[in-house]
Amino acid sequence: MRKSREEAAQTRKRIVEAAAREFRKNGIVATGLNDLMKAAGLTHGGFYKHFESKDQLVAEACAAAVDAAIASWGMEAQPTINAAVAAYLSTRHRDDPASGCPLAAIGSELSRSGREAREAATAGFVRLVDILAGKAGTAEARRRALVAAATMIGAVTMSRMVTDPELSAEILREAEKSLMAARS
Amino acid sequence: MRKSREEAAQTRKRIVEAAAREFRKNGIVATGLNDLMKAAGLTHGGFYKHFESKDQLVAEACAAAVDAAIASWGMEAQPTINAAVAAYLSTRHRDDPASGCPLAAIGSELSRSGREAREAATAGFVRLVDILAGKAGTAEARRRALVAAATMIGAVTMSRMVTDPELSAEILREAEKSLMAARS
DNA sequence: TGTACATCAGTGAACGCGCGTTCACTGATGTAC
DNA sequence: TGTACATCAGTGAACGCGCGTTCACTGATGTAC
Repeated sequence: MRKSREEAAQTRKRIVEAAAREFRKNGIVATGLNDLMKAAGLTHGGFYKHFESKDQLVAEACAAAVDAAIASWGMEAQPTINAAVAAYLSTRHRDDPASGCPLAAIGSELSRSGREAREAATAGFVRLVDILAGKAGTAEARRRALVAAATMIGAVTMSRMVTDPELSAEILREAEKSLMAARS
Repeated sequence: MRKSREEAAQTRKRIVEAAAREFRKNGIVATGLNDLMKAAGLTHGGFYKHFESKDQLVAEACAAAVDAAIASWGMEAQPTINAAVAAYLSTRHRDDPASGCPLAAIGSELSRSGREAREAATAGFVRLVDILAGKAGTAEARRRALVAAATMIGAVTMSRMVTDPELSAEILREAEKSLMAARS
């Protein structure tokens, strides 16, 4: 049942995209290849026709997740940086980790991942910082964007972790207020 | 080979402390009970004489990790809040996740953990915020502390994740500078 | 205080299960002439 | 353009392994009299 090259390329893409979603939703270690391939509409045996190992997929899925997340809540398409910050710190983003920022969704797991995955994650972090630094991108703007990125990632991670809904909302709200104030 | 109550209580404590370290070091899902019990100097079979499930241990270990971390780099013993912030954002903390803040080490995994673990983590987060808000603890101070905590947790998580050592150091440095400035 | 018995902390083998990975096989696709 | 053969994407069974959990057993500790 050989598939055409085009179909095979699409299948590969489908696996990476399914992985990007599943990893963000359930965590990297907790996601099995079997579930993953099922989510991509395939049986598990074919996995190694596309990837050398799970580690390789993690790296590619991480890169794809960054792209998908930036596209999904339109970080780059936002009219202003403030709008991008507000989108990141929204309850909508908090409640949908599967299509959100992988740095917030699987940040602590990524720090224990392989070299390639961490490099993809690093590139994603830098992209987020660049967006927050704005077009001008002075050294000072970049330094402030670095801190803003850390605040946003920490805030979303914590807003997902805490059991108190009010506290969760307050974390996002105060982080947003603080970053808006810092920019004006 | 029954042990005395006192010995049994010490064993239990030893398991929780080993778990707190191992979870922060390797992640929750990636840490097996077998390795865990070995780290506590026991065989795996005895685990269920002390705990009902791995989930229960995760919750207790999380609480213990918060206590241990606050004690370890002396957050509460620091002469000033600025000193506590500097300790948290130090490369020493970054390079020793096993005895550091669990929110930074396993934050994204905790958001997928059971109710009890998340409650312990929430309590730990609130304690960190309280420390950062200072003794006075006005509503405004607490709100600023909330954002500071998010920044610190995000910064340490990212500083561990990125592959570029310079960027890693810069994240910590800029976060510290930013928080110091905000407090003066 | 001494004796008899119940308790239970810790051991190590075993349970079923899902993990990441490998492999023989199928049959449509791609290639060579 | 048609035919013959090599390629290889995807299937499904199987590999060894470690997971969380259970259990029969041991023997020192705790309790009752």
